[in-house]
Amino acid sequence: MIDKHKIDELLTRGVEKIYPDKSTLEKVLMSGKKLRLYQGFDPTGDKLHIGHMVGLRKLAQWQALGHQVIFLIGDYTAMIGDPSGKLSSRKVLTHEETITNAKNYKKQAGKILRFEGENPAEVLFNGDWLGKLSAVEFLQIAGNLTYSQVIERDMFQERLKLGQEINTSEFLYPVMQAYDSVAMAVDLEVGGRDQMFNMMMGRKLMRQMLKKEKFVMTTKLLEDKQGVKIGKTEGNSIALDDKPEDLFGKIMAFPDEVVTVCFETLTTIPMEEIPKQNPLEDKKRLAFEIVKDLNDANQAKKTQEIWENTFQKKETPEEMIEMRGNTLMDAVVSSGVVSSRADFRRLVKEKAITNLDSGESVSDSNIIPNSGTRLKIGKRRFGRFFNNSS
RNA sequence: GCGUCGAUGGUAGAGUGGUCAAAUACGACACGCUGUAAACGUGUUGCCUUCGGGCUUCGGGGGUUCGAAUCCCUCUCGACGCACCA
Repeated sequence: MIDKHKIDELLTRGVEKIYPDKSTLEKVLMSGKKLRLYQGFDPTGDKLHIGHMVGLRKLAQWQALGHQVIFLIGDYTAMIGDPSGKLSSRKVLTHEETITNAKNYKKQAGKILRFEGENPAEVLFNGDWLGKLSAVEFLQIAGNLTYSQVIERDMFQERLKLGQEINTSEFLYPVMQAYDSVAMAVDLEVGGRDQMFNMMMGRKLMRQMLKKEKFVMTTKLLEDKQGVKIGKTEGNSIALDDKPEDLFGKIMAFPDEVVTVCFETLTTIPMEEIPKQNPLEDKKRLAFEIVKDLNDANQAKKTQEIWENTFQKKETPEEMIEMRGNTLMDAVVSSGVVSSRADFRRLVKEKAITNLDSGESVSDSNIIPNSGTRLKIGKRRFGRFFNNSS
């Protein structure tokens, strides 16, 4: 049974562009043909973040329509490092490191993508074929692409202009990624807009080696008005296995203008039901949906309540971590709430630490509060002090 | 192999004997304004401190000097040029 509406959503929702073009792909899908498709994830870190979720959602949509989805782990490509969007080379990882990083990928991805039951998604590692290539074989593959095809890439051009280096490994990276498509003989590849170049190389390589046309679907990136990726800045990245409260809070800190695109790319709410009324309420709904999908509805409801009580009604949360020590400074630092004693002194000076029981800010770094005193440190950290000596 | 240049804080990137815990920008943190928003403004941003100061940092090691991120030697890594290439 072919559902025109669903196919239309598949081809437009959260989609930036389709190569060679949308109507060709549409025709294929309308014919009822089931495609074999994939998205690659390079395990350069051990967590999947919210940017990855965009691709996972798209893969899940394909899966729901009965297509064969491959969750590809780039254990080999991650060792080299994709030069996309980077003006400097990335540090090289060992294979053990990438495998370790990838250990929990399936579990994290499993929150969105289904790996069991009917038509389960398949997990593959590109080391399985890249690791078996001999140097000669690799060069033969690379020979299907030309220097000018690779060097035309914007980012390479930019680096050349700035007189910066391009490692040969980085230069050849697109070849490795392109070969993934060939090795799996897929019909289509999904990836973020920033992966467009690499995916197009795969398309070219496939045409050369397999005489086959691969479709490429690029998804929207989560970025703010300045083009800065959301939820990926240092120390602020949003991982799929973040604690619900953290997840909720981080989403609430998003700028308003990305809420709509987040609904589109990260949730399953039907397009026509995406709320656009009250920015605050809309954002809460967004946070709820994401927490619900990554955990469960009860958890999401509870998390939202905690958030509303703590940050909107300014109530003191019921649960807070224990901080034990002889002085407040000891306790706060040894519990890891604050990174150093100097940092603690700074926070005191900035009146950032409040004794919730007296309602006053802490003004003396060496204070020893009563055991059991509840404290607020900064705007989102809470803790309860317990005196070790008493 | 020879030679030249380079390696600086979470990142980018100044600094070329004291005035350097190291400009500036970004990031991060805090406060203000708010809707825990965002934007904006202000401040903070190595560690320890009895708040006087002390200690450790500019690729590693050694040296010169009263004093080194800065000069010299050496090692490691990288870039560039030259040479070699049966």
